[in-house]
Amino acid sequence: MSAPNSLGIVKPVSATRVVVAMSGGVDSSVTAAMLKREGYDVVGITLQLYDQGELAKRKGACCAGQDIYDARRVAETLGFPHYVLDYENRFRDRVITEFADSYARGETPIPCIRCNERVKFVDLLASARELGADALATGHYVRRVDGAGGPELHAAVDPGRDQSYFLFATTREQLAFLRFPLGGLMKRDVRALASELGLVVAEKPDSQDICFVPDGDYAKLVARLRPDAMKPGDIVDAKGRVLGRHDGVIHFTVGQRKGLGLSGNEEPLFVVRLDAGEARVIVGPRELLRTRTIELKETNWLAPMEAYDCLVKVRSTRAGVPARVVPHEDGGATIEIAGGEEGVAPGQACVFYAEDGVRVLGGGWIARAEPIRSAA
RNA sequence: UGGGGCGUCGCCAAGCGGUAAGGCACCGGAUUUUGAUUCCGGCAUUCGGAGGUUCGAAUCCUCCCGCCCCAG
Repeated sequence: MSAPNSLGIVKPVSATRVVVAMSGGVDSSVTAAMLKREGYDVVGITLQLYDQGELAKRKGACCAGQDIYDARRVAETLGFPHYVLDYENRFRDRVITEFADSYARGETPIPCIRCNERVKFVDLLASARELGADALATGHYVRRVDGAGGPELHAAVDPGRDQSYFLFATTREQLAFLRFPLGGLMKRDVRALASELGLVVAEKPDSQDICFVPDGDYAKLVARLRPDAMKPGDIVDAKGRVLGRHDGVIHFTVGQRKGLGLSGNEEPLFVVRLDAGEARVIVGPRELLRTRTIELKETNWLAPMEAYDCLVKVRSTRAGVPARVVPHEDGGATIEIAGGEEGVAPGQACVFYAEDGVRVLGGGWIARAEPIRSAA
């Protein structure tokens, strides 16, 4: 009968219900405002993910007391219903606990991806469906493109804001229901739009740190949950020589330079590897950081699961590098980076992009990395 | 207590009569919806101490202090 609306749904705009995940920040507020202005049946939902209590003072963090309040004000101003769902328990069980465990294992976790993977795009998405929504929209800077083989995930138009790295674990089924209205906009335009629409959060600073870590001191949180992970130990070089001491591997990540306190060297030293069992931090010059082979686990595919010559990113803010990706039966994958890559840390994500650097083919969690030169 | 060497920023280290390089570390800022990286900026009015020579010394001289090495 009629053509799809702007969200690709064959329904009149006014009859299309869209749940918007509202963090209380600028991006998700503008997302909601844009859809509301277009005439969609918008319902805002904000997740309460952790105890606001003493954390509420935190500036620029998502979903604390102030943020929930901000989201509510935006919804009131724009005139659509807004609900706050208590997800504290599942957020703790599925995100915070693993965050601490991961650090205790000597890894460097990315809780934001786990939150998307296990909370927002699972429970929140289900809640949206229960509310009779036709789609769940978020303020992420990524693009969802309808391709021949189904919905595809593409990097945002604003290269400085692209968040596709953080959404690699999104399944195609989830993607079919998700919408990202900001993916085609520049951040500055979103800010301008926020002012234009008179949103109270127009000038709110962007969030940067881990939302549930009140003061950026994540080690303190890990220490409380996993006190055994705070074991002091030696800082050693590739040959096992003791160069210094540290107060817990959780303070370090592969590729880290600052905070080692090792002086008197011609070249700076970087963390090359973490040995949580022995409480050792292995350091070396930059060349020891170079990695060629990476083993992934828990891969997610947004394109046919097969071998690719593509680009991979091992850090959210690093450019993709040419690599060969070979999937395994068990859900893992092996990445061969011809030119090598630095600072590949277990616990971080490795995301594959098509050769154009735009389409996300899939990704996985870094389990192991083989240095080009042996580190110990 | 014979001989030799050395003491310059927290660490390493240039300098060798003309008015304190650099690296590492550290600190501050920018960047970053993880943690890092990266980038920018800061970091010895002073050269173990006290005298002296000189227009002028970290650089020369004297003495003292402290290390190190060789020989005893």
